[in-house]
Amino acid sequence: MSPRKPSTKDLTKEMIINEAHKQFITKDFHQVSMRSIAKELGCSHGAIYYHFKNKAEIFYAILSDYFSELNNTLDENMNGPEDHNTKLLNVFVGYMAFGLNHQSQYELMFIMRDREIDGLSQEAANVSYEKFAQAVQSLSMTELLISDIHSTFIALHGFVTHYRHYVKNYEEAKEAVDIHAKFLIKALTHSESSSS
Amino acid sequence: MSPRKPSTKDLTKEMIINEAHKQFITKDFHQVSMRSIAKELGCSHGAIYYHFKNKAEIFYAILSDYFSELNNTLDENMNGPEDHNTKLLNVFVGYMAFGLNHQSQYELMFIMRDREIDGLSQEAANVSYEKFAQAVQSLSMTELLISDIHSTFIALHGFVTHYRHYVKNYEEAKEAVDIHAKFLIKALTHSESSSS
DNA sequence: CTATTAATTAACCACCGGTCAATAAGGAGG
DNA sequence: CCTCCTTATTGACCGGTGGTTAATTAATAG
Repeated sequence: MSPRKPSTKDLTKEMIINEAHKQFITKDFHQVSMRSIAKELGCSHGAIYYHFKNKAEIFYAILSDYFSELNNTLDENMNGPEDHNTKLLNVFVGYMAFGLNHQSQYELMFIMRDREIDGLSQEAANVSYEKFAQAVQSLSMTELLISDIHSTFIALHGFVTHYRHYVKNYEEAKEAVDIHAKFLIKALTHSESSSS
Repeated sequence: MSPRKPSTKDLTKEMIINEAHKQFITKDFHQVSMRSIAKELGCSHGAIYYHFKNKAEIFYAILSDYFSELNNTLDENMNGPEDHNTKLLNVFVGYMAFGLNHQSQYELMFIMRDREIDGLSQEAANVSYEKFAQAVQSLSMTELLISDIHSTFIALHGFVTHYRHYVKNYEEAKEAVDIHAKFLIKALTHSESSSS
């Protein structure tokens, strides 16, 4: 029933994902090719197709870990001992820091609209947004408009998509991140004064 | 000195740009290939390289028109008869409408970080931002923080990069655009209450 | 008519994602 | 030991991409 156990582990899914992940940190999606992965792994690129049905499947496996990381970061900020306002700031800063520290990944998670990878990450992105929206509302003193929370998220997303052109990681944009986060908190705080 | 005048106009820069532009409206940068342009033009793809040194040069020629259009839209909104607040709203809405109505182009102008096209559009993007920032300041009742204007621009940019996944043009996101614009105006208006 | 020059072609390069028949390798059962 | 069967792997192949360039065509100026 089971001839040839995978004891020798010639080539495993894990190895492929690890190599793809390694390259994905410094290169973007299109720059990491099946051939470059195979070359580094010392196998033919055809072999990879035995373990994964296509390139998108490899990258989605990687992305799901990053979605988890993003969600975990949010949870950690929420479970901290700080007061609500500080937490809110941390949530905003945390989101932008994540995007700037994992630029290639963020691109695939939220920016790229390649029909290949899409649909897969679409759902995960929605889940992450829902967590974000709930967190923001629970940290706010007053009842917020859903649209204001949404606008805030969009503003954070905009920061990441903009600054990725100019900085390599969060550290390099630290001050700007802080300023943007405080701008958004200010906007949300004065949100109550909206009509109807 | 000038044998073979381009009287017969076998293949002109204009024809190439027009065809590339035509395809660029419905397809994105990577989907429009030198071969697809040549095919539609009835020539070999090599012929195009006589008129343009590479693909990026063609697309930059197209993009510069769109940068002009974006700048003109801003000017028109500024020169209108409305009051300052309405103008400010129009500037915000105008920016988002431009991005949503020219998604392929906006992607190349502000989102993509392909080393090919970049650098070229970088400068034009900066110029457009400067115009935007000055417009916003001049329409504001009070002295705004540069950082607040920047945050506002980033939030507009975020809106476009987000909604392009869900919507084909401005019309389909009209309400959301309006809501986002008003959120940002509210944020800017209450800006004065910031410390230091 | 010839020299010059603009324009074009088509073959080439090095990549890409993806497919697939052939093959190697390792037990399981006789 | 030697089949048989399954898994895993190879490498050639397909059609596609952007880009380059030697050779060629065609038109015009002298």
